[in-house]
Amino acid sequence: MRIATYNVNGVNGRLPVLLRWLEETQPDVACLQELKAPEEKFPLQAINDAGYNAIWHGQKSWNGVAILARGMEIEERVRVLPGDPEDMHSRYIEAVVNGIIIGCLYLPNGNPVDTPKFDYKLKWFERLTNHAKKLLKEDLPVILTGDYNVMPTELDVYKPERWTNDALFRPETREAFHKLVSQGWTDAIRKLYPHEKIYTFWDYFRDAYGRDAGLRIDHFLLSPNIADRLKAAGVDRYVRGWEKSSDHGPVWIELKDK
DNA sequence: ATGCCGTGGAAACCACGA
Repeated sequence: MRIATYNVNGVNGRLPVLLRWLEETQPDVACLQELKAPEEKFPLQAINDAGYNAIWHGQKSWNGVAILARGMEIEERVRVLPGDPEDMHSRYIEAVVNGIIIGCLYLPNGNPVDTPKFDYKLKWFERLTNHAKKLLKEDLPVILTGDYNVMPTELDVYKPERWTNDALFRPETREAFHKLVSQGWTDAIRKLYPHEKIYTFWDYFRDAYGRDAGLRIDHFLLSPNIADRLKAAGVDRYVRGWEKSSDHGPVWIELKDK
């Protein structure tokens, strides 16, 4: 079973790229972030025609998350991260697919630091951590995946010294990620490739993709009761080189059948 | 390197992203 995550940076503007990627790689489940489309502008027909069911939580202009599944039912659990009724951003959606709880998330960017945006990021991280702790008590296995907007270690940044004061790399942010993972989650890419430079994002500027000036910010966290089913993981980085690509590349894991 | 590009939405510029 292949599960993928892809920050599409605009689901409608990205539709040809998204459909080509789905067709070529055939993930069983695909979690999408940054739909940048209101609820009613989600391209459901095109996605259905590609063979996928979908649930999504859209929002005008920004954010937006979706879970797609090929030939499988998607049983929605929640579409808002618990813990703050005031938070109107569509950044989290969770469902059961094929006996696995899948949480699809788009963690706030948080820049610039020393503004409410950074506080919002850390608070959101705390809410995610609280929710994750509850999920670990479920009988079903859990996968928390998406755009975490954090480079966990220096290995995950092309030039760490340039990012020390960035919201994606600040000590508070990395500590928050570490605290979450320490509950017992497995960072799938790092489990299989502990020492390799692997990126999931390349800026549109300055030919970042051509120079491989990237970041690893899209992650898969696996609960202990599914971690031993991890067979393979990787980044479809060639997709980043396509015309009209997102600035993120799709990330995927392959699970053994039970 | 403090947004150089890209997206969406509103209004021919702005917010936001990482």
